[in-house]
Amino acid sequence: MLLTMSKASDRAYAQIRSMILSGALPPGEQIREEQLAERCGVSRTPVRDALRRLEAELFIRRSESQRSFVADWSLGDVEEAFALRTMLESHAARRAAERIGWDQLERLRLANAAISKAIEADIPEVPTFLVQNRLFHAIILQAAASPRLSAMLAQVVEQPVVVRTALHYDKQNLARSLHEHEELVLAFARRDGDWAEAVMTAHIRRAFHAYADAHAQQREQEAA
Amino acid sequence: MLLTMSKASDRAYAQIRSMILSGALPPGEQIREEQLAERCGVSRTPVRDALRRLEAELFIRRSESQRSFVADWSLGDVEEAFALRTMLESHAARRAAERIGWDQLERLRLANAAISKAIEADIPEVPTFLVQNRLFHAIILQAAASPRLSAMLAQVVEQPVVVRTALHYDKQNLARSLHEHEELVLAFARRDGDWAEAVMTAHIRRAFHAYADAHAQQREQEAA
DNA sequence: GTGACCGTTATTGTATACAAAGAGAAAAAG
DNA sequence: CTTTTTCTCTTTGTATACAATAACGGTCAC
Repeated sequence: MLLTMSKASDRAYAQIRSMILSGALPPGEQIREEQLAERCGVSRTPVRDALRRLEAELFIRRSESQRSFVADWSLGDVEEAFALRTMLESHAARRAAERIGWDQLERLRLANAAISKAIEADIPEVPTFLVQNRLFHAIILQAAASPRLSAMLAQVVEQPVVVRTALHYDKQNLARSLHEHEELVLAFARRDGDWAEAVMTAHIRRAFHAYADAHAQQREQEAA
Repeated sequence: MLLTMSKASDRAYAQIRSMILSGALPPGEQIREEQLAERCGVSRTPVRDALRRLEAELFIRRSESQRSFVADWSLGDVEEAFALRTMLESHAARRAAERIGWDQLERLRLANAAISKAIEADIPEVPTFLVQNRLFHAIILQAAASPRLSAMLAQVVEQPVVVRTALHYDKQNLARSLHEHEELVLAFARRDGDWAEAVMTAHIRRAFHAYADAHAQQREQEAA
């Protein structure tokens, strides 16, 4: 990640992305290039550039007549994304097990220690959990040493709907997630690709069902 | 696929892409926006748009200083791409087996019949083979009904180096490819996801080794 | 009142001019 | 002769003006 953000298109990209993640631009909302250009303090040219990237990452969809809208993911869409993520991330875990170095293993352990501390507080520190969780998966991806795999996974994680749901994880889910992370580290230390792949598959599938449960619960509340 | 190609950026995209595939823009060549704008008969704006797309599809890479070059894939890069393609396309085959309809099955059989005819000519009609082969895989992808999976696979197939190698397939490889296609149709007809996935994995892996052999052979000839 | 047609307006697509940033060449210092 | 520095020129980034196109709303015929 660049620290400078020198280019206007980069700034526009970051700003629009965070507007979508935060909900300032809600799902389904039409996007007007000129309006965003104003809000970002740049001209339409870099905004268009940013929109192309966000479209490739599925944050934005375009109608047949080229108008842009904030993506509105159905449950089916999320399920499809999780299926792909399961496949890709399990593959990454296998590759990582075959390639990981001692320094990377140590960094995984550190991330897990931070997660453990965040969970065991009286009020779990969910933002810390999210940051360290992201770091944990990023290290694995790095160890997998496949730039294309990384690029693909980026398309399939961190959609707004998923991020918002993670905020409502209960303590049990947080603890299970940590346990799976620790088992992954064991598998990596033994360089057991089969083991790592299987644990990662279970890890992502559990996360999916946690999402689906939260989603269903939310639906019930809306109905009441 | 749009027939009109109404927009200038679409025309630019198609033209530049075919220049790369045909070798008119060779690997490693630096790309100048203005020069391409001239050759495509449009301004730089749509060319830049097209370059962004081609960059996302890994036809083009950008240096740290934002200059664009035609991607030059190493053997390792190609191997990585084949590994991802194996995983993605096998997954697609499983999903297709669970969802495919009779009309799609029939279209698969038609494609195979065309391939069979193309192969059995005294001089195999390789272009016909390539067209029908692409169609066969496209139908499977359609049956898999996962737009994101389709988008990801697009990033990983049809790189210039692979396409050029396919032109040198020998008769034995062509025949084996057809045989695997026919076995896939059998698996689909029985709706056997495991079978379809396994055959597809074998299909792609064989293709990879055919590529690797051709590559090694070419290296030998260059050395001599 | 309903539906089709047409003009207005909002929005995106393209061209062009200019600004900024880098690479390469030429010149100067060691 | 090598290395460093500066300058120029190529190339990309951004702003703006204008063209094209699609959505919206109103009018007219029935």
